[in-house]
Amino acid sequence: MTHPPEAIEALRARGVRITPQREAVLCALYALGGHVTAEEVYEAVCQTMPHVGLATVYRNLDVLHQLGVAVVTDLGDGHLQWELTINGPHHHAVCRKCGAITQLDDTFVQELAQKLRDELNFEADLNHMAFFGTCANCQEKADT
Amino acid sequence: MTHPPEAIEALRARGVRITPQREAVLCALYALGGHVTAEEVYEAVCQTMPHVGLATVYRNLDVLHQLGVAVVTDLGDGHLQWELTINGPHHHAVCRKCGAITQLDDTFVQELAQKLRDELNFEADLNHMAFFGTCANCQEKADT
DNA sequence: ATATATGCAAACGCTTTGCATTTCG
DNA sequence: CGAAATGCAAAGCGTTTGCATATAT
Repeated sequence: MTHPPEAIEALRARGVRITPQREAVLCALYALGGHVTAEEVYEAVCQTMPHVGLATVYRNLDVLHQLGVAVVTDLGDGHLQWELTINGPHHHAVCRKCGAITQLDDTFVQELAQKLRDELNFEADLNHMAFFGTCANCQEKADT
Repeated sequence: MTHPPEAIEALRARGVRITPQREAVLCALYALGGHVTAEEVYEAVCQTMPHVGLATVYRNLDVLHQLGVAVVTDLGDGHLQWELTINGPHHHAVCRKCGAITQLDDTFVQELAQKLRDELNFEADLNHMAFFGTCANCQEKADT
């Protein structure tokens, strides 16, 4: 464990207590990589800390979110998705048919963000979007 | 009542029974205009039909959705939003601070959709998106 | 006549909260 | 030591489902 020492330090500097559970949640986010559900984090943490409660996972995810260490996204499937901000702004194209998820760089939404700024003075929070549709593979199948 | 006779006919043609409750849900969507929650539809329907159950409203909204008469969008606030497709493709900018919702025409996402098509051959379903952020009003307040 | 729709209440799934206990600093 | 965090269980909330009854066609 102890993968992200710099993040730990950042938390400590902000006056947040570093408990084993909190560290485990953070490490799980690192280890799991992409966007994950609270349940997935919970299961990962339970591997080494069987006594952790799901509520603690939620509370810690929320702390990480409040401090800007993680982002939360509602992909509309009834599960919130969490991801470390260290991965940088990016987005996802989610295929409704096969479930494939393609990562998109931030350029995909920059025009949209600019247009919202220019025309409405609306500062959109587009750090972690999900776009649903049909991927190339599944379109080919449908054409057959 | 009986605002949307053509929609009624379309439903009938698809083999869906026209019950007073179903008609009331449809009329409520027309009358309320934009995107509304199931609860709002329920309250509107109850004005004239006090015995209607919330479950019936949900079931009928689902029927309208299945038949393409209505779209449903998760605006991330814990309430699904329903709207008639008759209003055409459009999107929403949702202020996280004050909750204000601004309607956006389809041009906001057309570049994004094109880019997804060009670069990934991904056919995105961007008919009713919600973008969260901070509206002009709330930015001014924050600057103070 | 009969498949479909309704009403009511109970169940569901994800997330949050209350509260006594533990633990970090 | 004192404030913050935890664990457990129970509550919340919007939405869905089971089932007996009513109804559209």
